[in-house]
Amino acid sequence: MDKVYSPQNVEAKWSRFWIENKIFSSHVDKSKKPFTIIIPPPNVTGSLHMGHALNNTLQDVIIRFKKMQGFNALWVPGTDHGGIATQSVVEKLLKKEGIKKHELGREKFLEKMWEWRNKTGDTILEQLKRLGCGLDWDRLAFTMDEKRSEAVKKAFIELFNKGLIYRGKRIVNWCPSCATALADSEVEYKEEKGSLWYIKYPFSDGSGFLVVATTRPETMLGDTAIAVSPDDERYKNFVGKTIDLPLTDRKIKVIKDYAVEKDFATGALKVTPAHSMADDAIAKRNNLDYIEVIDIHGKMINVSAKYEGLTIAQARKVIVEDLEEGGFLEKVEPIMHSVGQCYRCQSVIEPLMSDQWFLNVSGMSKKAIAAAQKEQTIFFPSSWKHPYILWLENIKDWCISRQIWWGHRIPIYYCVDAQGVRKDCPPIAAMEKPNKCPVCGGTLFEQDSDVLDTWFSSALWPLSLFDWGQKENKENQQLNYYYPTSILVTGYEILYLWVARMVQFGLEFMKEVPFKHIFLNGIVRDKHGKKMSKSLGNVVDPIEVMDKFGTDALRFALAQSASPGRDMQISDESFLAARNFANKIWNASRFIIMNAGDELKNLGQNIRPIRLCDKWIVAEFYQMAKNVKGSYEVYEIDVAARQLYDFLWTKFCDWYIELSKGRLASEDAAARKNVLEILVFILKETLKLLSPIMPFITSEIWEILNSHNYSVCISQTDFCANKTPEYADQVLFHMSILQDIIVNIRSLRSQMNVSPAVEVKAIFNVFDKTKQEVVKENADYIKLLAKVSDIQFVKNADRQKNSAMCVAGGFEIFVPLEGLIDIQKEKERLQKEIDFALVEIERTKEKLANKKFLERAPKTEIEKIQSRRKAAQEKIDKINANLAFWE
RNA sequence: GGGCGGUUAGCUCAGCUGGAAGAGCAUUUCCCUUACAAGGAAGAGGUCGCAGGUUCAAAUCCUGCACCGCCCACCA
Repeated sequence: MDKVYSPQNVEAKWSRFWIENKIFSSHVDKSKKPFTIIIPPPNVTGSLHMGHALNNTLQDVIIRFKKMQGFNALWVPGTDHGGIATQSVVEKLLKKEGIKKHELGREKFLEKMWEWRNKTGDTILEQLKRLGCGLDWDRLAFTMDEKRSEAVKKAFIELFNKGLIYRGKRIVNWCPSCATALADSEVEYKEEKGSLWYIKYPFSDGSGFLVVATTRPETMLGDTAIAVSPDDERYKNFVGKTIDLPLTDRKIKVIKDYAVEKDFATGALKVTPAHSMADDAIAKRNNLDYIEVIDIHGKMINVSAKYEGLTIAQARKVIVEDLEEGGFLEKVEPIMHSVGQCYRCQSVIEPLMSDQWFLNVSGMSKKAIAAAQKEQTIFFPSSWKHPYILWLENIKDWCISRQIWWGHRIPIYYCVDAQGVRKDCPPIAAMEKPNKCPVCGGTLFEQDSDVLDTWFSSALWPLSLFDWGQKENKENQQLNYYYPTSILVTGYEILYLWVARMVQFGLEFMKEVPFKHIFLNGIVRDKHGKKMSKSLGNVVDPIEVMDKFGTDALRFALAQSASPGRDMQISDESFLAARNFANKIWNASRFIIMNAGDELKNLGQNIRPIRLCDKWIVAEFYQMAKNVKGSYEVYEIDVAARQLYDFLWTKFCDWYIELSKGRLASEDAAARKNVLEILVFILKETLKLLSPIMPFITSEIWEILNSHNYSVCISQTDFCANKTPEYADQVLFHMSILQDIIVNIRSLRSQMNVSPAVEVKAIFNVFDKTKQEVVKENADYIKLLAKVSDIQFVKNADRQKNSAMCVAGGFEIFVPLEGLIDIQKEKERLQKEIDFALVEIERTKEKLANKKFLERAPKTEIEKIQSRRKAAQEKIDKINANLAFWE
């Protein structure tokens, strides 16, 4: 084995091993309980970023843990076609070649899309393999493959036939750059600098004017009312009056509506129902007209010739000039306001009227709320339940159509005449182009040109992955066995966009939630707490981290800081620490393997803990195993990671391996074998517990330990979780005495500048027989770890001028240091010890003097304080006696 | 405006079903002791954001406040 662990040499081998041997494939097996996870499908345009690395590491840890527990574990891989995002990537590429989408035409363009997706769409899958993900690759799915597409069509048709999908002209969020509608949740709001124009709107009767403030003066041409707050005294008398809308020949009325904030600007709001979500709501409440003045190309329409056809920016300029000229402009103020942007391309969103397909979600959301309230879906952490329900309560109908080409084309067919003109027959929802119109008998049809929102197919993911729609649900074995899945692991940023919709569709089509648990992981931030983004240039590439530190280090670092639902800051230091941990494990294993030699493969089966430290490490191990397993069970992977780190490094390496060296070097073959058994046993069992987080290094070591080609993650185990031995408490206590002695002697040596090479003598002044027995039996530990050559037990030790002393483990310990001791320094050191003890005395004294404490605190607590007090006092007395001796 | 988090050692964070302040990194001293210098040993470093309250006892529970952050919402 190499002195340093080199991940490069082992990682490729193991990910190949897992895939080639189909270690993580799963089949319907009714004799075993399934544990199922569906991957949040990454976009085909994507390459692995830290968020993916975190999210998939967590899923992998869970799936590996469950598999080892004996579940029929299945983690299904797949990718998402990614609608607008993907189309715009390819569009840009074609543009570089001088090819324009519209010149190509729909079919040719889609050919190019598929070409590109087949060529580069699997990059991220290869990266997931490198991350070690235990996915069942035979089930690899794509949201636009045949099965998934059929499921989408089938779902659409079912919803359409139930009357839940309808077409309507509504105000939608329009992205002028992508030239498509967006759902509300696809709009991101950003604070931006803008201007607030104050415009005078004159009353028709010439009795003056009302001033309104707007950030979008060009929309005034579409105003159909002025709204004021119902409890605004200033405007009370104006409600109902008529206004001459400037720059037009239209008249509008002053109305009242509660949405108006009377303290903002002038407290009077111009209402443009066709171009503002807020105004749309007001218009609905007040039956206002909708006048569209901006079309989907961002050009002015339905306006006087002067403005017709201008772009929004041009119109704004001209209109502001005209208002100024007409004396309608009162003033302009700078303002910070939030502006809606396209979540994909960051263009400013234009709310406007457009014909779209909508899904009525009121029924579905009610069912989803009920499911969450009945805890059919449980959130990890639970704090997300409330916002989730709140969101569902306020949900509006979902605009599911998009005016792009890449995606699932809406399976709606219109009956047309020979010239291709649509007839009045109602549209037909069907899997394929119908043969005959049931109304007019016509045979010519035209399919709706829109495609579905990407999230529509994503919402079906838990169903479509198990071939929903291919046959009757009752006959679908895959679906019946694996659905509902066990846990969904995803980032909280797509809780509404994706998770809530999967729940709604699951309840709608299966009458059952799609997953029992929802684990929401946080966002990975850089070391300054900033979100990683390309524009900030603070992106840490997980591939680079794997190259530099190893995949296990990446996984461990992420797992360790992945507190459920909480963001995390991560940097090279975390990866470095994790890499060092991997190396520590490697070297501890190397030490054990080297010492075991040829016997290795027979070791670790029958442990017989004889010595105190054996029993101690066994007790510590079982305790840790129980805790780690418990943490995995509730998805507290960060806690599990820290427990393993602490046990392996601090307990196993720093204490047990160090203590084992005595017996390993001895001539006593039986003692040697005995300690090796325990070393190998603990190592192997700890590797099992660690393998879900660090599968590569644990597999590699496991292979050497077992001298055959089996991966640790195959081994089924109960993780030794219920084996805490009876002797645990006593052993822990006795060991703590020895540790206290060793640490104190070491400290004394270090502070007296005694060279590590020099062995010293230790004289124990005995006060307690039992403790003396413990030390006697384990004197070799002290000799080994504190570099002590000789131990003596005495009563009322003769104090010596040349001895340093300490009080530890209930003893007064003298260390003769002739020629090495600096009495002055030793006095200072002892004085410091006294000072510490004095603080302790103060604290305990206060408590014990408190009558109420003595009355009300539990007995054990009082005893604890009393014994602490006693120990502190003894320490002081002993040290003082020694100091007095020196005087 | 509503909701949710955070504030603990120089940095990143644990601890929060209440009973002596923890880890990693950084830092100081000593050590290349044949598992590991990507290491070991010892040390220094914190009135746990502020103010109240509950309690014998509060980093931990409650109430305010301050600052930071996130999500949702129809402030033009």
